[in-house]
Amino acid sequence: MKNKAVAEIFRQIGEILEIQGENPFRIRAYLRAAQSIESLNRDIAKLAAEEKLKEIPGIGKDLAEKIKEIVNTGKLKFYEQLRDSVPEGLTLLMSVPGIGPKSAKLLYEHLKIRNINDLEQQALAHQIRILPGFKEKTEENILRGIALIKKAKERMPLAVALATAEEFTDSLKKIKQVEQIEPAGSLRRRKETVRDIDILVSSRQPKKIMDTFTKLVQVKEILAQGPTKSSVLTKEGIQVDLRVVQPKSFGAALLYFTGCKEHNIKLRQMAAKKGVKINEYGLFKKNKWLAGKKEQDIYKLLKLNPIAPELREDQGELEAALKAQLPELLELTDIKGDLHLHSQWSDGAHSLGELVRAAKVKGYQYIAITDHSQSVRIAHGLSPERLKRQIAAIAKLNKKFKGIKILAGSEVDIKSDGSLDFPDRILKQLDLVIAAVHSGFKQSQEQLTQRITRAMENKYVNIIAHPSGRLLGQREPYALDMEAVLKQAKKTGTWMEISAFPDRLDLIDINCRRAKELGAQMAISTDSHLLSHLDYMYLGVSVARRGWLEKKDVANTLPLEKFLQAVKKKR
DNA sequence: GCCGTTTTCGGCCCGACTGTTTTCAGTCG
Repeated sequence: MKNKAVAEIFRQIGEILEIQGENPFRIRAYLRAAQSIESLNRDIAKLAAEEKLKEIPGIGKDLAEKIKEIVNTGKLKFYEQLRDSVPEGLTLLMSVPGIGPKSAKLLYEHLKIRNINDLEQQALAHQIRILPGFKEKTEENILRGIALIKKAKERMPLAVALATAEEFTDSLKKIKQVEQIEPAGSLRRRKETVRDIDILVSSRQPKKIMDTFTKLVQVKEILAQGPTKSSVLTKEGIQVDLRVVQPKSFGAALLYFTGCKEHNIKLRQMAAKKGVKINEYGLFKKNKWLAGKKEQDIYKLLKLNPIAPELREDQGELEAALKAQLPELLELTDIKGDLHLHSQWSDGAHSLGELVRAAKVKGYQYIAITDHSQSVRIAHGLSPERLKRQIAAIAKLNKKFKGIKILAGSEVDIKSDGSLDFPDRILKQLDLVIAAVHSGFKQSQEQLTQRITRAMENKYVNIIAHPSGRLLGQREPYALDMEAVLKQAKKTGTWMEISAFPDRLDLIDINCRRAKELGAQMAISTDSHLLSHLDYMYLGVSVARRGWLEKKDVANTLPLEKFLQAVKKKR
């Protein structure tokens, strides 16, 4: 929780310093620190208390002191003074595409423009073209920029981005001049939310590609169109950028457009130390092209093991690649079963038989039926009597279906005091128990942490489902001492669920990585309520990969017999 | 402001595009 707050303050400081025309490297230090803290998998307050802040990349003596001040007092004097020195909202001007720190400053100093409304009015009144270096075209661009932020979506969930990207790549693949095509950017890194969609194409005839792209039916508006780069807005308000390079540069360009930015910067620094240069066209010694067709070729020349896109966040992956210590990341095909499924018995849409057949098509060795427990009334939770009947029904199905084991399970509600919705004598009859919080989200961090860690002590509880409770773009995670929960997971042998459901993706990536460090295990499940939801498993795998997880870190990669043993181990 | 198998001071990724300019600054990724 605190991490986000600290990162936000540093980001604000960076932006204000930009407007003030400070040393660009000092600005970058703040912005880099912000990013570093945001993707940290430890609680910043704890690190501060342990005097370990300087271990965070990008944090030195000065910033460590500032973090301590924020953690201890809830505010930062330096920031407050800085904030008072510029009008409120001025940094917001920079959110308009085309307006950077220099323009923002100029607009304020000459025209007293201090927010986007002012900006729009002055542009409409043709007052901006009076400024030095500004003319009609700039005015038009400002108005377009404002219209764009009004229209364009904020970040969208990964699943939406992937579907949109696929629509575009499917259309573009039909052009015969397209040699290779690949979505890049944060989408390729499988970040949980994505701002815009970057697509890279290699072709010897870029113009042909651009013409087709900007005329696709999905396109509502063309934002920019050049010979090798174009941007459009879809009907849904999603920005899609297309870039075309020569086949010789496809790998170098893919590396560059995939990012993240800090990963690229560090990579280029490493290259510079070896006396070579990397840009989006390739790796060069003097002016001689040495590599660029494939990403791996470039990593190889820098003596780095190839790095999966999901790891490229400048979180130690380059250092690990140098030492050949990268994880062997989990693959979708490693998953042997789905452990969180709802049927018609509670709030799912399909019968048990339909679920089993669909799971068989997926090639799973086992699935768990985990309908809600009695307290979750809104989801038609099962009473002990109904659960008993369901267990019998599942036993019958196991006789009927060969080649797949159906586990009788339950998603048992963790009540507000940490007790479970079913007594042990009932849980005992189940093959697999998932426990989850479904109410009382407003409890204090202490209460919630205690509630969940207490549930984990129950020997029948195998998995904690969607541990943070967040819903992307809809509900913040509840207050939880995740470090304590993950330690409890290790101690009790309880698995942490990575919910592959698109709105959840919870446990989140950075906590997966921390869980692994602490020796805890995960389980990836879809929380399906419809048959089509079974397909979401790949999203959970993406989260796991971003969390550096390997096959051995995920319980449902085990083949049936070993998995059943693992389930019983806690009892 | 950070950081160090060249450095505790002097570096800090690299290029495209745009609009405004006659050679470049600002912005973006």
